[in-house]
Amino acid sequence: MSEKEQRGLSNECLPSAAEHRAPHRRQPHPYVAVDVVVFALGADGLKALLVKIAQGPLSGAWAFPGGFVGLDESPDAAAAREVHDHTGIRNVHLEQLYTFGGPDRDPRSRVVSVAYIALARGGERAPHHSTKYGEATWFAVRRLPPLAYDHGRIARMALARLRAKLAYTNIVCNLLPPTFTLTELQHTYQAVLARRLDRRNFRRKLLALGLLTRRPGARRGNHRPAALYAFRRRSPIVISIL
Amino acid sequence: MSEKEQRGLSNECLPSAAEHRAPHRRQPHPYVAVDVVVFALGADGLKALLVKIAQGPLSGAWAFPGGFVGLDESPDAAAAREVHDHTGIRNVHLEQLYTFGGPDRDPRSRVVSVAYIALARGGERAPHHSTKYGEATWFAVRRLPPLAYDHGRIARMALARLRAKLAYTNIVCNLLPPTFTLTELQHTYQAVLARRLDRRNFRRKLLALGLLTRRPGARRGNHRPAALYAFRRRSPIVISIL
DNA sequence: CCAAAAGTGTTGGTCTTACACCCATGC
DNA sequence: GCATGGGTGTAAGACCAACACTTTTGG
Repeated sequence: MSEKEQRGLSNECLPSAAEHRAPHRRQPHPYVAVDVVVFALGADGLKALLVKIAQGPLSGAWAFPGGFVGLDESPDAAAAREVHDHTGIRNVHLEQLYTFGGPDRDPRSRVVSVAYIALARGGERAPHHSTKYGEATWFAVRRLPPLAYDHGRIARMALARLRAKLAYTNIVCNLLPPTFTLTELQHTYQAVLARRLDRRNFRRKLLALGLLTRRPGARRGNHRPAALYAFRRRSPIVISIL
Repeated sequence: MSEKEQRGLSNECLPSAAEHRAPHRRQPHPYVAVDVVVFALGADGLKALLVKIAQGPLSGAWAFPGGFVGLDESPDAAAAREVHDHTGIRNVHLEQLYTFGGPDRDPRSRVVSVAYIALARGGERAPHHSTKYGEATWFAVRRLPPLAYDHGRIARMALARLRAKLAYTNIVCNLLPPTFTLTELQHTYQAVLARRLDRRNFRRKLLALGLLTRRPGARRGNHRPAALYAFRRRSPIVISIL
C-alpha cells in the first residue's frame, strides 16, 4: 500500500509542467486529509467505527475517523496512524477507497480527502475514548446514524467495495483470526454480504479453490468439533471466489 | 511527532473535525495534483497520450498530462481541464484511478497526485502542441517509452483497470462513436485486452445482454454491409459482459 | 437420547467454449 | 465469379444452484 511514488524532483514538470511550475508555488492550495472506514466483525454482524465530532458547527454529528496528511507522511501512513490512534490496532489491512475533493465538501476550507477502508482482524475492540479523540463507537453497518459531510456517500462506497472484493479476492482473511472454521468463514461472508449462502456449496467452492490449508486441532464447543483452517497466503490474491 | 502537530491539536479524530480547523491554521501542507491517462483507439490498437517534460532535471522525459488542482476546482474538474488543454476534447469519460502521495516523491515540494483514466471517443486526435504544453504524442500502450516519475506504475494500473472494467461494465461505449458495427465493437475489446475473441460467441453474448439497440442503416465498405448498433444507455452499468 | 452444529453428493439447468459453413456486396 | 468480411447454430464440458440426510459431540 505504501505509495512511494517517485514523482521525481521537480514535480512541477508534471505533464502540464509548464503551467504550474512556478506559478502555484506558495499559493494557497487545498489541504489533504484521510478518512478511514474501519470495518470489524461484531457478534451481530459487520461494524464500522464512528467518532463524534466534538467541535464546530457539526459538533455532535458522527463521522469516520480522519485527519490531515502531514508534510512528511504518505496518505497511507496517515490512514494507519488514524486507525491506531482510535483503536490501538497496528498492522490493519488498509486499502484506498476513493478520493473526494469537491470544493464545497466543507465550505470553510478546501480539503481533498483520500478515503480508506481498513479491516480489523478478530472482531471489534473497545475503541479508544479520550478527550483528545472524543467519543468513538462501533455501529452496525446496517444501522449507521446520519453522517456528517459526505461520509454517508463514503459509507455506501466502502461497503459496496468491500462486498465486491469478497467475491474476487482473498480480502476476507483480514477480517478473520489466523485460524478459523469453515462455518466462521461462511458467517463472515454472510455478515458482509448480508445474505445467506448455501453451506454445502460454500464449503465445496472454498475448499476447491485451494486457498485454505487445514490446521491441526479443532474448535470445540457444545457440539461436534469443527476443523480449523487458515489461509495459505495472506497477500492479496485476485481470484474468482463466489 | 511532527505528524501530530501537523494534524492539529485536539481531535483530529473527527475526520472532518480537522477540516474545520483548517482555516485557522496556515501551515505548509502538500500540493494536490492530477495526472490523466488518456486512452483512445488508434488504427493499430489502443493509444495513450504522453507529453514531453519541457523543463527541469527530467526535461525530455515522457509523462502523462497533469497539473495542480486549484483552490476552487475539484480534482475531477482539474482532470477534465487537463484533457481539454492537451487534446481539445470536452466531455471525455473520466474516472478516478488511484491517489499517489508518498512524501519523497519530490524533495522540494510535497505533492499528492490523484490519477485519472480518460477515454476519448472516436479514436485519437491530433494533440495540441504548444510552447506552453510542449510536445504531446499518442503512443501505443504496448510500446510506451520509459516514463518519468512513477508514471510507469500509473500506466500499468490504468491499463489493468481499464481491462478489468471492460468485463463488467459498459465502459467501452466511451471509446466508440455513437453507432458502430459489432465487428468494430469486438475490435475495440480486442485492442484493449490484447487478445482475440471468438466472433460468434462475442456477438451472441453482447446481443443477449440487451445493452445494444439496432440502428437504421449499415456500414458500407467493400463487402457485405454491416448492421449498426448503439448502446441503449451510456450511463455506467455494472453487469457481467465477458 | 436429544439438541445442535459439522460434514458430505447428486442432479438439473445454465453458461462457456470450440468450431464450420453460407451470405451479401464491390470489384 | 471471386475475394472479403458479415452473419448464423450446435454440441460437449464446466460451472452453479438447489436440495436432505448422517455424524459427532456435550449435556
